[in-house]
Amino acid sequence: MKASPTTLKSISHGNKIRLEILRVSTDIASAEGLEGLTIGRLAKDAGMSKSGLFAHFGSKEDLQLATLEAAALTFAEQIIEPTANVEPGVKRLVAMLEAWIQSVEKSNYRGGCLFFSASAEMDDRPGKVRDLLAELTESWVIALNNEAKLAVRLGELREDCNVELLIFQIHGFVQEANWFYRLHNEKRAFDWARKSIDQILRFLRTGGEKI
Amino acid sequence: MKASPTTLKSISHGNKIRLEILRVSTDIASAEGLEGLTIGRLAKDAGMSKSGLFAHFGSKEDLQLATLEAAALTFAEQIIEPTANVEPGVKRLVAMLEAWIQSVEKSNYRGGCLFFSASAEMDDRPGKVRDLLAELTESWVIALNNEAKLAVRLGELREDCNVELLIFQIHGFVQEANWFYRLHNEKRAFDWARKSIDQILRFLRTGGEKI
DNA sequence: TGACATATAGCACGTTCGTGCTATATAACT
DNA sequence: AGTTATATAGCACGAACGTGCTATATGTCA
Repeated sequence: MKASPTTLKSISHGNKIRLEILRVSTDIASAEGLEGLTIGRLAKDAGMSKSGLFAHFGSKEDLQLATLEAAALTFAEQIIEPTANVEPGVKRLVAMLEAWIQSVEKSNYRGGCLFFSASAEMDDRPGKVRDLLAELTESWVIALNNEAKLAVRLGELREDCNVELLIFQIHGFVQEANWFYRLHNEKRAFDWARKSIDQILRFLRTGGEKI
Repeated sequence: MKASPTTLKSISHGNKIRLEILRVSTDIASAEGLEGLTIGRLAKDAGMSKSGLFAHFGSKEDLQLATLEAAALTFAEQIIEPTANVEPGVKRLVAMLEAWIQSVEKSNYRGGCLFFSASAEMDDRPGKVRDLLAELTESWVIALNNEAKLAVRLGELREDCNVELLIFQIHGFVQEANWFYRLHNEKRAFDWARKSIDQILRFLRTGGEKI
């Protein structure tokens, strides 16, 4: 979640207008993609002139980077922070996942999870945007991994638990739920994800039978 | 997998040039997306003039539809047909999944699975393209469901097996592997997907312990 | 109050987008 | 051989793209 100096500084010194622009841009980008997020469209939605808005960012690439960082900030506020003081281990892992699922289910943005759509869009376009996106999403995967490892150390999950595989599966369930819901309007997908997570964790809890 | 009359007719009456164009367009679209697939870029890659190429399709939307259909044709040839005469039930289900995984792993297209990237791109853009994409991907999900149901009927999977949930999980594993590989260059992701599928199927096989 | 920094708008640029219209090759058929 | 259908190219259009340059408001501080 390390941010480039420029945008982070600009965000933190209380530039309310910039924040408002980014609120709009995350919304557009979630639906139209980071490339579909055009300056003209964003200016209209934000009620500004193209050049007036553009002055806040030196380039489209900077706008995309700032948009990703804004989304990461929201993600941290809504998902990471609220679960920081939950009891460590499986309890907190489940809380993190449930918060994540709910954020996708309630979809703060018009187009659902921005990181999901941006991933498919940018994974073949080398550059700073792709790099930042990879960094942000990886940090979430790592956070989940760390919590699962902690659960193993606490004796809540089995010693022989393949943590990386577990997080791969669980992470996949949530992304699949987003895909199913967004493309096929399948609202049950979120409960499928919940059930799947529950199923897998029950297996790996200490005291269960070996797989 | 029903195709629009126009494009299907054009494909089937042996228009080799059109097929060659679509081979290029699927490649571009897999990497740049269906919107990033521009007429000019496609013309250059195909060694034609913009207008000369455009004459084969009445509109960009038609080009996108034809590109999706071409990808679906390849999908059918490489994944569905070769597994059609595998022994029905779990064996064939696994064969379908393995063929699918390999097609993503070896990635015929430069940008990986076209349906995956197109899903994230189009899920918020109502229209014919989105509709066709939803139809094509759904038909694959249905095919997997049917094979799993058959496995239950054959007594290979447990009676109380929640087939819809099972396919949700398995389908998610493969999509997650594509995501992991494409964005994070994580080649182990495909083995994770294989291992996950194997794990889940072993559980649901008759004779195992109840979950 | 005057100097100065900042935010916004106006305008224009070169490029590329999708998409028409028209002319010319090439192939097929009578 | 002459007509006709098809494929391709040339060209131009209006619009939107990202991005500069310049002028004007709107503060902030001396």
